Amino acid sequence: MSQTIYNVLVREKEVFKPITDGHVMMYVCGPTVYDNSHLGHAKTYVSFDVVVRWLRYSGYKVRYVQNITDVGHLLDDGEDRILKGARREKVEPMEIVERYMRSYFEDMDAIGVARPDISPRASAHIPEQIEMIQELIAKGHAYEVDGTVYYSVESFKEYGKLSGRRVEEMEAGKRIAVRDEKHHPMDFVLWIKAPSNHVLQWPSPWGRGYPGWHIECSAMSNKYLGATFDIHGGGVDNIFPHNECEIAQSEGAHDQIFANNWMLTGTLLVDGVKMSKSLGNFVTIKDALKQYRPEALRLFILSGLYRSPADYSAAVLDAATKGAERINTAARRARNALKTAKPGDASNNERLITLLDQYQMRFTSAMNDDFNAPLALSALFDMSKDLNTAIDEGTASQSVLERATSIYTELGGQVLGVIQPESRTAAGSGSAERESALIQMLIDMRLEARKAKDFTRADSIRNQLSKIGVILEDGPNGAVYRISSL
RNA sequence: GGCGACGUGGCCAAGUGGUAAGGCGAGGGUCUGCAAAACCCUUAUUCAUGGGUUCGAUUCCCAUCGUCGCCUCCA
Repeated sequence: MSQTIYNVLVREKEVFKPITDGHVMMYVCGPTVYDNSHLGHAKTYVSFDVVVRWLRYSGYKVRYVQNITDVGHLLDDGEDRILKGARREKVEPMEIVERYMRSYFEDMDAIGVARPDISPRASAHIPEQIEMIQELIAKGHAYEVDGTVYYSVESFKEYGKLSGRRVEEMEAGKRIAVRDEKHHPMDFVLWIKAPSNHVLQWPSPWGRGYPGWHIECSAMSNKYLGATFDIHGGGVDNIFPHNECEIAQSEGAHDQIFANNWMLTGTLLVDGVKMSKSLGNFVTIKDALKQYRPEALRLFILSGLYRSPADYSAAVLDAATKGAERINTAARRARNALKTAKPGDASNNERLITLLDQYQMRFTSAMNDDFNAPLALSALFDMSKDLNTAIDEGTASQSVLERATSIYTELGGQVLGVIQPESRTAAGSGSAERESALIQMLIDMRLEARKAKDFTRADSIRNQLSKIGVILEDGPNGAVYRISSL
């Protein structure tokens, strides 16, 4: 079975063929670290996290590069985002960078996003950027005017191929006055001459200055992935101008295809409009985690296609919370049942194993088809239904439960990250073992009370445990417990 | 105005040229001392609207209406 990917460059699904068999070289545009990350970032990075995890699960060796933008990203008024943050918090610009870069990784760790293999910072790659700008000048793609270097969009005939725009159709300068030193209104900046009081500046062949926003991605992807690599990802909202400019820079400098596949994620909306810093309608990941568990956030993100937009609302997050509970409950039941499972009846085993095979295949073909996570999830939900029935009926044998548990762990946990690992709920350390033993003691006490028909006492134990987050569930083989969501 | 994407049940959301996955919610039931969890049944003759192609379209084409993103910083 082969992997397909929707390639924005051609606007259709293509069979994925990496440049080097078995290896995937992948670059995703990372955040500008000047403030806390919000759920819009979560949507994009969870989506690519699952792409990487699935490719690795499929046997590919993936090199995943995601930049950290810590310089050069200008606001409308020409001020650097980092500098603005520094002024706001009255600290050094690089303190802002450190603070929010750590915050970003904290958030990504918290929602189970695996770290990129390389997280290159723009400020640490100034020489590479200067070198690339020099190449562009040498090839006639860029020109300098008084210490500032511009890319000449007319020199690159394919400018606009990703976003479907034509230079001549665009009305540049409609909103922002065009600087008349540009040869063409659409020309964009590669290197910016720094005013003497500008805090972030470096020496260059054109005097002191700092790099434009787009050039970092071209320079750093080239350094770590090569002139041509397999997958370039990001949010669609950056398709123009950012991604388009990256292509112009890289292909202009190297005369070869930049990225073979472009994967762009759909925008996260709130009440129908984009969640963004500037609109102020954002929910930070830290705030979201106060209300929802990581598995619920991931399930919300993965219940739609990565390239579709999604609308954030409490109703949708609540639904995702319930869904995450359902699937985690089923996985936990399977694990618990496995502890006391018997070999079981052969013909029934065969039937159930065949079913599990089919669910695994459904999951696999869904993910192979452009990473269709919502469809893949449906296989896990359907599997849970069959498995729950088998467990209720007592027909789930040891081999069936082993197989089911490994599917939950690998596909639900390792690939999608919506099923939490056992260690979070079970004993793993000395104190956890002690806690577990104590809870078991209370469960035994309650069982005795129930046997004696002392339901007041039995319910009291259950209620008190519930208050400290331990939920009891009675079953035919006695009670099991779980730690509640919040 | 230009470019791109999209309009599927109460909400979210897959999907296919031959009559609609899944999640949440709602109603009924089974189980249970009561809960919880779980399971069963019910909940879109219908996929924005109007045309066209076709034996047949929600799925292909055209038009209309509507929504969103980008064109200016944003994942």
